[in-house]
Amino acid sequence: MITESTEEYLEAIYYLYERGEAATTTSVAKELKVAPASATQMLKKLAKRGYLKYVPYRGVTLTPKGEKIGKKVLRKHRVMEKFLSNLGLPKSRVHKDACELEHHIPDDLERAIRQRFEGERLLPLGAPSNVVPLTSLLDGQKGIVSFIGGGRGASQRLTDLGLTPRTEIKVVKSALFRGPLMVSVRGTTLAIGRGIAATVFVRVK
Amino acid sequence: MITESTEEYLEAIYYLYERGEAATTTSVAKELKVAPASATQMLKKLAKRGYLKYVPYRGVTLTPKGEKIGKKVLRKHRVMEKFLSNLGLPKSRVHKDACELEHHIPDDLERAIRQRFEGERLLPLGAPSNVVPLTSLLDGQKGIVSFIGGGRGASQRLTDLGLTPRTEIKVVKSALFRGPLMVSVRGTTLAIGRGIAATVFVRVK
DNA sequence: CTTTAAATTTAGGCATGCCTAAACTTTGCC
DNA sequence: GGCAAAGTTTAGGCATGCCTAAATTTAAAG
Repeated sequence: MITESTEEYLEAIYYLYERGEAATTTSVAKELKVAPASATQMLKKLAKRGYLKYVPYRGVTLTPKGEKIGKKVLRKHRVMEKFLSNLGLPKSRVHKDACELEHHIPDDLERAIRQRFEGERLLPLGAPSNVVPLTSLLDGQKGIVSFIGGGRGASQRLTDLGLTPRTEIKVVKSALFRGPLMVSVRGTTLAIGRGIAATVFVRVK
Repeated sequence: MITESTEEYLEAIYYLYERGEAATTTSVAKELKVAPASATQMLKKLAKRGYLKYVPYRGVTLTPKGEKIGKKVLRKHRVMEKFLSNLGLPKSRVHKDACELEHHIPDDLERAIRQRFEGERLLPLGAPSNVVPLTSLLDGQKGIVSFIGGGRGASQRLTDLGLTPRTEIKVVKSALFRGPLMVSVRGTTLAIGRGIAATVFVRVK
């Protein structure tokens, strides 16, 4: 059985990897708020179990087996963050609570939640269910701009960028819940802040 | 900090208590699928921390402090079971998954889930989101009757009791998923069966 | 009573994963 | 190259909570 701690380490390492940072003993320890000595110990154990390659004094690299887990846990974390904020829980606790829940949500529950809650909050009552906020799209997914939910200022800016109804838009890279989205519209690639992107509703599928 | 194990023990003891069974070392151990020796050790520890009274060879009794926790965890368990089956997860896993989740769901998330999912099936599409089934209210919470979702028979009975739209209603005591609710309407206190109460929709907040 | 079976507790161990302090590598600068 | 600072590992400990085996207490039957 995979322990919570194991998941925590693999997630942290994957997260560093995703951001292009080196996974050294110290960086992992810092990420997990743990003493470096503890990380060394744990990394050695994880290496012995085939989750990563560990070179003393040099840091670690995930094996496919370890990466798969790290990725999954990180995804659960993000889904739970979204779920929690959709339900209106205090922003200040969303991240911390998700950190805990990510280890206790079975795969299919995560899936069910994702389907059910993504973007639901901002979706005006009565909108067809295949209309979702831009922020809900996964990397590479395409959609047709349906409408802009934000106020006048946001609308104006988006129109300037060419994001008008019936335009096809494709998400190039989305960090899921943090940082701006890279999208491609009419052949150009743009970066859009998450706050604004959440007000853009697109029709998918 | 309260450990997961502590919660597990208090919940099990409260569960035995709820069913009128004696909380002996063995019965607790059996409930938790743990060796009796392990239970002895743990019960002694919990007693030292003020969660229960432990009399060697005689079993345990929860203190108010311990009972409060046991009750809460058991309630979370039940809410999670409901949540999981509402989302369509396999029946065979609902109980086991809830056993784990119950320890990781913060109080307000539990409440949010309860409001959102209780009786959801019965909520007509398009109803404003602050309209919930009477069964979703917590003890002491008030609401305004919005409409009756049940058939003619139920409607008639409720009207007879004075539960008509725009009436203010207050839940005096609700056992959450079992047994009737005590409600107070127009100054009188009534008991309503859960089946019927689920058809009464009230506006809250 | 007394004897025996069942329940319970004590004793000694184990796995996890964290910590601090001390030893050891690596790196970067002169 | 040599040396100090930074990074890393080793060593020795601790808390939790589980286990088995052996003692002890209680209860039930004669």
